[in-house]
Amino acid sequence: MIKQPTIDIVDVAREAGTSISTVSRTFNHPDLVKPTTRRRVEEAVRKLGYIRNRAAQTMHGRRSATIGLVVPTIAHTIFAEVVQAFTDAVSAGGFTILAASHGYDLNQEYAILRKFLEHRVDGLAVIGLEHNAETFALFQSQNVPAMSIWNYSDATEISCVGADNRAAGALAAAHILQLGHRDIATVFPPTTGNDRAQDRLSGVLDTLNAAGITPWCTVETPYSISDAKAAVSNVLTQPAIPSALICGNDVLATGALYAARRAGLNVPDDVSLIGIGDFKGSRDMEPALTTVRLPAREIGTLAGQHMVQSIITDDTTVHRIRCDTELQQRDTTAPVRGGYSAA
Amino acid sequence: MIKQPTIDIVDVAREAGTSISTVSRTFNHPDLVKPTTRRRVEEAVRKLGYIRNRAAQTMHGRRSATIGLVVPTIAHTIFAEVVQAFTDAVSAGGFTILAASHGYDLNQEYAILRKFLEHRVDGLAVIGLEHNAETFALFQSQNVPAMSIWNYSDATEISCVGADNRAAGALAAAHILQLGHRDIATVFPPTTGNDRAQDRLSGVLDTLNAAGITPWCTVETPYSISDAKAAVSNVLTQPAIPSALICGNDVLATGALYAARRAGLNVPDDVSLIGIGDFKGSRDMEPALTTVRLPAREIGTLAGQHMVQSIITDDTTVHRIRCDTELQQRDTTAPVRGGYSAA
DNA sequence: AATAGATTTGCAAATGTTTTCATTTTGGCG
DNA sequence: CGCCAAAATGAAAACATTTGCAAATCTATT
Repeated sequence: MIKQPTIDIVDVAREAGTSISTVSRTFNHPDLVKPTTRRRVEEAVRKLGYIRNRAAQTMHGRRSATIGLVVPTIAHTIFAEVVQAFTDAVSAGGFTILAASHGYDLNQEYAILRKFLEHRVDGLAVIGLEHNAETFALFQSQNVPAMSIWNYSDATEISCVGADNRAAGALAAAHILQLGHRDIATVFPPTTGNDRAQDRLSGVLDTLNAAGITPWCTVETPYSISDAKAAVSNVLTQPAIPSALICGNDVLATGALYAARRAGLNVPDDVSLIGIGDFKGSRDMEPALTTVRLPAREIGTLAGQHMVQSIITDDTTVHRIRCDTELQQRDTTAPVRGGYSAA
Repeated sequence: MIKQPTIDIVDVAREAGTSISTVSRTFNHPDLVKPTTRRRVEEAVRKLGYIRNRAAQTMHGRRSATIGLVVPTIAHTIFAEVVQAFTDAVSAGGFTILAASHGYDLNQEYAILRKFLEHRVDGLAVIGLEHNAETFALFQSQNVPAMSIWNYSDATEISCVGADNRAAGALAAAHILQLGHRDIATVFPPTTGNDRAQDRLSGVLDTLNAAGITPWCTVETPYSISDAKAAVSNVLTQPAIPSALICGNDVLATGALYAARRAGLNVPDDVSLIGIGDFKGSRDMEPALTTVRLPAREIGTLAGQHMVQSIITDDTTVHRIRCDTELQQRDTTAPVRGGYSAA
């Protein structure tokens, strides 16, 4: 094959000895064209290596078969999983995703969404519920289904598919309380522009408060194993330490686990540890991490399917799908030493 | 704002009291239009909430500002990192990526690339060097820069940016040999349709062979912590075990580490362990994982920059960029017990 | 005030499709 | 063989832009 000025439908029509209408029909309504002509067209397509031009189709009012997806970052396991599941689900429906990440900068997110709209995507998906006012205005002003993935709330402006992070935080805290712990530290990422973390934290704090407990201390650390390890090390090398650590997610919990090991502490005997997320691999850690499961794959898949559905039925009403969180009790939590279990 | 039949350039022109040519020029050659008119147009755009239609622009021969990227899977840390870096690099150049994954099915990959081409992407990027004949034919027949990411080879049909996986494997094996190990097992994923793994493995095997050594055994396991843990457990619970494990990547090495711990073995005293990849977190494990670093971020960034460059200079010549691999000696390898070190 | 030259602007063609509607072809049946 | 309905095809308009070219409008100079 030789590089050529791109082949268009006119070339195909000429080669097949027919009109462009017939060629177009061969693609879009094959049953309307006579089998023999159809074969002639297909032959010409093959011979010329013709590839249809979606841009032209889109311009004509057809769908672009494209969905825009913005995430804070792709490089974190948990988003990678959601993205993967979402992608798989929408591509099963014939859609392709336009992907971008905003690095937790909500203005950047808005800019990306606008760019997606220039490409005339058929749908828009974002992570979480916290967005710029401009972003929400954009969603309202466009005829395109918009959806928030990952968080559930019953009061969202746009459709959402996700887990209730507040409930997840509450679940984690309840578990720790139930094991008799009272000296409890929280390990969380900064919560600004990150409503997931914020919801989880307030779920934890509310539950603790309800039991009349204020945290031993609150560790704030960037979202990375090494940062968490360093931050938690500071706490665990003090003369007095908490008996349990509630971590904002499994990555932080992993860092905390390493910090404990480094400090010569046994988990869970010396200190209990719970994460949130149940990332791939958390189950396989040594010791296996107790955590609150957020069903990333399920959320991504459901979101994708729902998005496709909204697009093909042209349905822009708001739907909210809540996915269940669930305590995965494994080997990093134990009853407090010398304490009691409420159970 | 109320949902409306989409606003187009004609509406803007009417609102601004000018012709559509002038509106178009305001976007594309702002210096050619009188400042006062320009302001009038911009005002109209704002008021109407007009969003340009890339599809129409693309149809007109403009670039789509879109790059297609296919990866085997997004859900693995290492690809997630490459994707992230690549995305960042191209979006700095104003491009957006169309992303999809093929789940290690090369026919699927071909289908996706075709779909991307229908969208008239300005560039095409794939992972690895192993692709269908049809895929290569497609690359040749299109006027679009194509690039392979992740692997380096000096004999590629298309441009590539990546690391020399064979060299990485050799580096790992050499390190293990140098520590005096002779009873060496390999732990690798299936190599069919996965030239990365294949290259690494043959780098390992060649180096071992050159030293007159055949592997103690070769473990083949799917690419996941739990599978690797299970597979390696089988080996380490035998009466006689190898003194070192060379793992195809860090995920497998992590699984192997857990298996060792589960088997009551101390790493590195009882068994040495080396990975390939240096994934995020490998440095922070306990014990810190010795591994061969493949610079994922660097590769992704370089690839993205190079892609943008090729597109805007309309340069379709083949370029090959090799990124260095490097041994990261940490705490999971040690001289063989009762053995000698060549060093 | 007239005019050359420069700056702005608008017209209309072109881009690659889909689709409506009208026209032509085909096939069945008396 | 001729007719009619059904099936297949083609012409042309429409989609939302960009751009070459020509026309119109300014600016400055004499």
